[in-house]
Amino acid sequence: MSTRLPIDFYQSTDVLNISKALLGKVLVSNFAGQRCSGIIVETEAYRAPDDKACHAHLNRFTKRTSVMFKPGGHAYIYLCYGIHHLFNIVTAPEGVAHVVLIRAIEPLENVELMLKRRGKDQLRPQLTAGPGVMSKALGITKAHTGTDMTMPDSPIWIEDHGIRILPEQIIESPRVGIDYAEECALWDWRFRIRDNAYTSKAK
DNA sequence: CACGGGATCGTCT
DNA sequence: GACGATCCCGTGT
Repeated sequence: MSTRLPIDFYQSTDVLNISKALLGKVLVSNFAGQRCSGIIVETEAYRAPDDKACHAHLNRFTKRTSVMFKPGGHAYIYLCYGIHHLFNIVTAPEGVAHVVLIRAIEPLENVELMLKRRGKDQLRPQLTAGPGVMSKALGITKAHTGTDMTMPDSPIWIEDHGIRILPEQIIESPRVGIDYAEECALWDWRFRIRDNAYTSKAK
């Protein structure tokens, strides 16, 4: 049994709680009838307006960040370092720019397709452990930013397969690669499933 | 295994 | 014109 997450799931203004609730959920992409998926094992929270690491810090509104202000359930995807497409889930009601970066999945369905997209021939954690490579494995690019994942025909969405992650299974630590965010860089807003081989190795 | 650095380009100043 | 919410490969141990 699997169920696409309802729109209500995404409307909470507690983005830390949603970040933890997304662990164990299943991220699915289906482009041109090619479905593949993985279990979310690592997330990070970004929260406007107070979080200096958030692109919408102080509610900065630009063409790029405008997607972050959409209602919860949209996809925010942007290009990082000119190479990597990073996939985020917009949360909270319209006008509140809270997002969850999905940093890693444990491959579930159609591993063959993900291997092909990554140019690999063996299933190893580095296939999907890390936000850039995860998007590449799923075929997600910044062209998909703004996708409403609560629409029945969207090419990207999230399902509940009944996997339950207990609080004691969640490791909370500082976020990765945001040294410029000063005191916000110390916040434990990165969430990982303990002992899962498919979380990213970033320090 | 740790590290150092290059790739590569959209976004905002 | 500067700089990333990263990744991979090469080098040395």
